Amino acid sequence: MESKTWPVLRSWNRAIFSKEEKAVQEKYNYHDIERKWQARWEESSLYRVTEDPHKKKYYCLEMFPYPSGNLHMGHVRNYSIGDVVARFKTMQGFNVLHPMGWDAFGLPAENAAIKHGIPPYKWTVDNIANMKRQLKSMGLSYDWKREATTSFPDYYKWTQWLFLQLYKRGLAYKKQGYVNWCPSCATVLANEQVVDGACERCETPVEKKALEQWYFRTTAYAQELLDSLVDLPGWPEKVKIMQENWIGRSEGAEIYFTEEKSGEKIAVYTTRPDTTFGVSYVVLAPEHPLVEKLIANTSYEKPVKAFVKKVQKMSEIVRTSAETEKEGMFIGVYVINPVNQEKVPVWVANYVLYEYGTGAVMGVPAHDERDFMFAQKYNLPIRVVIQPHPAADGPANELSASEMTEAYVGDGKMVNSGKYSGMPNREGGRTLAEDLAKEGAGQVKVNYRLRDWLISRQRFWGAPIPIVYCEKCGAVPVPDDQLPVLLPLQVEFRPTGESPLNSIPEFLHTSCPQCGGPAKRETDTMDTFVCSSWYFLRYTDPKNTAQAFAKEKADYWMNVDQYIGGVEHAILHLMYARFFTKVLADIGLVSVREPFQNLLTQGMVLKDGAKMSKSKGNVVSPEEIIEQYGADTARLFILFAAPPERDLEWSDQGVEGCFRFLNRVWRLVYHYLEDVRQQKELLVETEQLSQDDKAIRRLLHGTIKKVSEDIEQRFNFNTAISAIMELVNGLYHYREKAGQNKKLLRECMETLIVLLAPFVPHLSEELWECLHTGTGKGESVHRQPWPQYEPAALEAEEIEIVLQINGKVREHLLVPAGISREELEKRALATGKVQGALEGKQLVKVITVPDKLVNVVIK
RNA sequence: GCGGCUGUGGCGGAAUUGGCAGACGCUCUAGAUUCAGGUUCUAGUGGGGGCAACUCCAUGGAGGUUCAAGUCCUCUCAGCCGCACCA
Repeated sequence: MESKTWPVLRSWNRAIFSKEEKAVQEKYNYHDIERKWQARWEESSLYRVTEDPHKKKYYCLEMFPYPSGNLHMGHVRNYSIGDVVARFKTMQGFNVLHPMGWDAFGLPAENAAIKHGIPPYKWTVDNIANMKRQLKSMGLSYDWKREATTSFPDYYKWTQWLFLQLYKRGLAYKKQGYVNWCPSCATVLANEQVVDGACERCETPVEKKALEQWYFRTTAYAQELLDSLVDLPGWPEKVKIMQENWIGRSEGAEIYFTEEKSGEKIAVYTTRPDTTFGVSYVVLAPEHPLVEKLIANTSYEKPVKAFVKKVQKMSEIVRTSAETEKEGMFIGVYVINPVNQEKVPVWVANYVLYEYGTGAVMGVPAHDERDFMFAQKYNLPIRVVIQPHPAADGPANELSASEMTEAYVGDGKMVNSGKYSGMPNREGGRTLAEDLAKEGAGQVKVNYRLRDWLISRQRFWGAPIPIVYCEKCGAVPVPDDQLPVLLPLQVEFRPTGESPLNSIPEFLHTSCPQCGGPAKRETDTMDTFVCSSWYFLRYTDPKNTAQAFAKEKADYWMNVDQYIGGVEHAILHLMYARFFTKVLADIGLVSVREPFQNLLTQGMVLKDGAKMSKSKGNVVSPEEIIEQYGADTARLFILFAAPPERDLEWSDQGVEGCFRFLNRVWRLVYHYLEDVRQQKELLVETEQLSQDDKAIRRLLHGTIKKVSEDIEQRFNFNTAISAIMELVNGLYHYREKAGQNKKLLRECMETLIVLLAPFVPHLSEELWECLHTGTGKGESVHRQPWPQYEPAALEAEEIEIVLQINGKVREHLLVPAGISREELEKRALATGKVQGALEGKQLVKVITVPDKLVNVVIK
């Protein structure tokens, strides 16, 4: 740690701080104190930061909020945690970037416009103003000069510019596809935004629609997004597992089955090429284009079409549920299995997904649960091609198709599989896939569950996609010098389900940037997750009008050393931001390939065991709490009540307790104020200390050690705070002792206040000022170096040893520190307790742990 | 169904490396201060037994390893979260 050498500031505006002896109020008046310091910090630009090549940087970031208009307790928790980290790192001597901004595009602004006739931009800026006021009342150490707002043209200009960078590299493209449509939001949704077949925002069941939409090619980065998770040891395992599942990599093979009459090839994807000899049918997804083609002008055309229609009518929830009955229909054609030239029927069935793999699968009833059920229902043949390895002892449990009641999906020996028979299935499957590839009848294939990211939204309040459609030239990107494509400010909102941009001729009609002819603008806007995929980069250079951000600045600050936010973003935002960072790295705009080095996912704030919500009526308003107890109390409670990752149960009485503690601190410092003011120096030598003095100093330095470690290594603010409470309790007791050392008192008071500074910035700043009038050390407590503990001060002369007999605590021994194992054992055995217990018994063993415990085993 | 997390006093939680279970806070009880209430200060506050010294029981449950287990192993129960016809 470099705190000791860290130079005290240069630019502090000393005039702001009074040099006069300050009259201190006896009572802790949080209201005046908080207002006073918030104003002074702002006047003196205490929290401004700039790049400084001579200092080690630290980028502390909390997920920026959607400006709903009011801060809730989840925000308070998120930002309190981040503020402790930022302040602590600053005191440790790091150059700390701690910014804040607004994820300001999105549906609620449009809903407000429809409902109340307020223009979205107005609604948004008003909400921002209110939330900013609330944030400022919390006393957070943000550099507000770096504020970024995604819905402002100076920001979304660069969102559009980044879109075009992706477009130029083929990473943004338009395609026709079956997409998720939320009828209530009247827009399409990304896969990630569909939860249990419903819209994640409004819970309306999602419909499938065939539409032409814009996509980002996230699949091009699927493998890297998966691989580089191992480069993130500072991320919670849980989040990494969720991302891993979402990417859903699987290894297998594509195998081509040829239709006997037309020669049409059906590609199926399987992870089990070892079971290819067991295929008894092939199934196509209802949406598969070959279905229509193969049944054209046959007697099967009518019934199959009716079946397909019926399946497509099912809601997404019902259709993708594992419980839904598997249904299918033979479509009248046969294909040839390339491994054995067998003729197998082609079916269409509701359980095959068109979006995954090739949209077609081979049915192997003996070795796949779904295929087994399907085969039983429709009387399709079952053929065993894998025999389980016989158990070590018991009888051979040979499978036979007629006796099977469920599929065997385990490993084993290949049988009935031509030249592969006898091989272990894993190895045989690999060989078989390679052989098929050589013959042109298949290929080894890796598949991902991850799809490309659908980014177009049929909404108004988002960044317009900067594309123009020309009758002659087709889709043409808007040239950089014509950015941003501005959203019109005056818009009429009617709940028509169509983007209002379509009904604004001035927006819609434009000229082609290429040929100058008449052209129409793209009226879809971008998913708001696009805006939040790069905001952490904008913070490094927020005022840049020539670039999204200067590379040198991004390179100085990136990556984010500590990112803090809710676990609900484990997949969406965090995956998209990772994708963007990798793309930007490949373009050469940044040097890092991962945006967030360490991630902390905080738990929810609960009341009466449930998440706070209006419908449950258990919402506690941060504004009211701050009004009633002050921001310092609110922050302290929320940090003290639980460690950050866990859910936190709100308790009004717990808040009272924290308020009481701060009053206790206030009274303690007030009590000693005169003594401390008389004594301008800190303790240097320790020889003349009394036993009481030594004890309190040991407590003090033990607290420094504990608080430092709890913040730095574990983010366990709750135990850090409890250690400070113990110190305060100790100091109260010390007050009763006679003849206190005044230098020591100053050391205790100063250290106590500095330790409290990251948690309760206003109170500690006020007390620091009270303590330092006239000492020349009166600059902000938040510019003080973090204290170091003295190992020597921790050493006690006597140590309490636990004496156990047969593993049970029987006595405590007071012994000189550092005595030898032998001496300790000797003393333990000499005690009356042990001697008594030994009477008539035998000493079996003595376990001695120096400085800790002795366990005497007696029989 | 698969994967993950969490189970400790009346409550929130602590015990970081296998070494005194319950730190700290809330609640509650008593004493001091006070006309009184509140505030504040002091002491106590897991359960059972005992006048007491003391002692037994106790970390969702059942086993096990160990001188020693909240912590390690096996099985099991409950709650929460994520994924789920992904071939």
